[in-house]
Amino acid sequence: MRPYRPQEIEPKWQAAWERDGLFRADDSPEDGRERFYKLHMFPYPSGDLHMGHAEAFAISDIIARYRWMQGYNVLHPIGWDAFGLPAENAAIQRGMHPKDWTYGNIPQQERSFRRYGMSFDWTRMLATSDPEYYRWTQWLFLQLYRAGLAYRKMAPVNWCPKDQTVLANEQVVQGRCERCGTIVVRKDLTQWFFKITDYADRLLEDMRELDWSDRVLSQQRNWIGRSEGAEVTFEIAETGDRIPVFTTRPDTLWGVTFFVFAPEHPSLERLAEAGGSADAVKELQDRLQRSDPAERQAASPRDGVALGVHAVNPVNGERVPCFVAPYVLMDYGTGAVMGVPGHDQRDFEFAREHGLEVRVVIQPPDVPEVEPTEMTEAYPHEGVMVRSGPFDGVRSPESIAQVIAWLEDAGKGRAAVSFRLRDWLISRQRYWGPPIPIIYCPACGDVAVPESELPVLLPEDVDFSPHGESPLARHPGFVDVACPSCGGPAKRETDTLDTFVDSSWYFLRFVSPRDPVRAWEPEDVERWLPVDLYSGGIEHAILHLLYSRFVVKALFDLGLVPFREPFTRLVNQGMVIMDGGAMSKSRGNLVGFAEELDRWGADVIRLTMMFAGPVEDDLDWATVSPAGVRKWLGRVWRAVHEVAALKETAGEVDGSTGGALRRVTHRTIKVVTADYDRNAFNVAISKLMTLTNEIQRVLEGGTVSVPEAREAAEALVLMLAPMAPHLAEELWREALGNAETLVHGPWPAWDEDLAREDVVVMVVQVDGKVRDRITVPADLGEDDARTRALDSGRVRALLDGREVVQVIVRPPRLVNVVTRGSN
RNA sequence: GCCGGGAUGGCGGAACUGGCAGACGCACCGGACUCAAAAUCCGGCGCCCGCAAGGGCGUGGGGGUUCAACUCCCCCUCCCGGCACCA
Repeated sequence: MRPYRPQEIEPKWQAAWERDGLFRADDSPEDGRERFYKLHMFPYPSGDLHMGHAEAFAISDIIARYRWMQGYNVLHPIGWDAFGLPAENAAIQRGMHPKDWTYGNIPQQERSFRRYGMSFDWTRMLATSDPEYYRWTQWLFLQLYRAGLAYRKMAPVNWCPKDQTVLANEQVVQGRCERCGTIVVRKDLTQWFFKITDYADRLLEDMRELDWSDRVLSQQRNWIGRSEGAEVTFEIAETGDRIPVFTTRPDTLWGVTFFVFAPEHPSLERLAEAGGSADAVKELQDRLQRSDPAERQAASPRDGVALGVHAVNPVNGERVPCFVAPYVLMDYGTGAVMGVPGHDQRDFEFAREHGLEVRVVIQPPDVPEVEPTEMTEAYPHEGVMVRSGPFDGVRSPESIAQVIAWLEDAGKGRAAVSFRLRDWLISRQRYWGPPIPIIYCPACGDVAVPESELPVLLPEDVDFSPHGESPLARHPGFVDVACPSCGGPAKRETDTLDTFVDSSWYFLRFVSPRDPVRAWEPEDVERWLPVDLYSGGIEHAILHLLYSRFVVKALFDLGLVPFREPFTRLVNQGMVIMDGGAMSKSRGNLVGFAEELDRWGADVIRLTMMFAGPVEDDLDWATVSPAGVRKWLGRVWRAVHEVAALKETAGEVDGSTGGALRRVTHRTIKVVTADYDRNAFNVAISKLMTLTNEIQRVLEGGTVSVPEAREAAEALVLMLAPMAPHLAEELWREALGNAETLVHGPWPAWDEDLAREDVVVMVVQVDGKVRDRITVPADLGEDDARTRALDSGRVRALLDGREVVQVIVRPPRLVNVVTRGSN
């Protein structure tokens, strides 16, 4: 028997599959197979694959291959998230042009994927930096622009001083740039936005139909941050300004003792003027201007300045003093809040700091009346409304709805919903991205580039080193253009689009990647989408996944796609770590994918990754054992060859195993199929190991039923195929002698009767403790079960001197004899 | 603080819908083969008592429901992830 040598068989089958085009998705409408769209988040072409890719893409490939074997017409495409800062920065570091860097890396990474046995439809490969792709990214922008979903405004935005560009809120993590970790600063700039906030409610609502993990769903829910409450308008007594506030606790309106504005509030200047506090307010604003958001919060938490004007509480006509304080944020709610120190901790602290009255209007249940001067903290919970005019005695939470109804009747306020989600900032002051297809004409204003003139090509001869303004602005040949509308001299927009715009629609382009006249074929989109199973890293829980959901909803509203959600089912693989922490050059624990691949081969790496644990858990490479997997595959190799050899010598067909192996085989097919369906590959592998053990045991037993052994070996090979495709194909074709590839199946079927066990071990308990085990037929009746359990010698001994109260019989697995002791 | 998830042998992890806890593997221990080692094969392996047969305990902690709880309910601890002066 030949030894198992992955290095020999893997390239052989990779070449054969490629030659026969086995992984090409079939677009033809006549193809009667059910379709399956398996997509993995496309990678950034960094030059090579690492161990994280090895796990993630193993998952994707296993699922795709499993569906092929089940007879599906599978779309499993690959492309490159090629535009964006990482590529641009990497290129600058190496003194290269981003284009050369990117397109130099792609073939190398492609080779690694092929060596790993990936079943991609390579004919559909695309890169977001291809003009044939970003033409349609620009087209998408224009669709949203026309629909009023892309707009430009001056706003305080996040600026990364290192990357020299603005960032979306989603790209700022704890005040730092998500990419480079630099602390971001606030700047007032005119920028392009997508109006994702219009979709906040639907993004929340439609999550119900998604088969995604709670983890991702809760992250999106938190990010959108919906809260219900009321908007109530206060009038400024001295000036007549009407200032709305948002509150989730309208039931505390009678407890308002002051009113606070955010330092950036637009009405502030005028009010300060009226109140004679202009200098003090200006000083506060200047001080804040010089500090970053983190300092601002830490410095003096209950900082604030009185404005000298008063707000009138609409519910009782009381005049309360107005303040400006940094704890009120301009970008949430209305930028002003009512101060209810009795029932909001921040307001409480502010009131104590500034000597303001604390009023209790919600009485906690089951405690004596609260004395405001003795309070050490606010009471933010539910209770009974007191000192609240018409509402005295009303309990929360019902009180909130009642107060809102009352406010609406009286014209003093209305029910309102507030979101944390902000619009998506999509313009970037960097080079390596799709130019935004807008032209500024002094006569006509903002003009969309006509679709017939797309793509707006990204010029290559650009000084793209980051200067804080768009590199394209320094390229006169790019900037100066004739207005498409009036023909007069005009200027192009010089910002480029955020990388996340590129990736928010690529799953659509994969269905018609070469279509020269439209972004996608409607019929193909209808046939393939939405994506049946999407896989990728949890780091995109909000960013890419939220953006893609928004884009699809917008396209749905425009009648451009017939579905509302892009990704029906989502699986997020865990990270690959080393010795309990991240792999990194600085920790000196970097495991090279290429080296591991050379050493073990693709099949062993794939299986090792999958056997380590559930796909969504982190995987510590230091604790796994490719050697263990390699050993098992060696046993599979030998066992299958030995079974195949039986056929040649033949003659020893008998029923010596009594069909036991058949039963094991069919039971294994049944459970392993279920394991594949729920992506429980670690469990599937353990069952296949057990099947291998059973086959070996039968072989060592001397007498073997050849058809039985062969059926077991074939099933084993087929079920192993998605995970270890090269080994499986080699055994299928060369050892078992099949003429056709197993890539397109068939996935083994099981016989339900055989999958059912015929004899089982029945547990006999006395008072819930296992006292005996009896082998019984699986179709054992209730009476038989009871009789045999009570006949058991061990049980009878234990029952001596005890009264049997009850016998629970659950044939054929368990009998529990319940007793009452008399001894 | 709020939201979501979790805690099972030395380790990774199994366990359907409440019915034998610890499948499968790693590590470890013992044995076979070998001059020796590697490879391979066989056996053992939750904890405690016991020569053994056997018994007791055991799924983060405490309570509860049930004939029966890793699984369901209540309370608590700790860990992971998200949000967080969000009004």
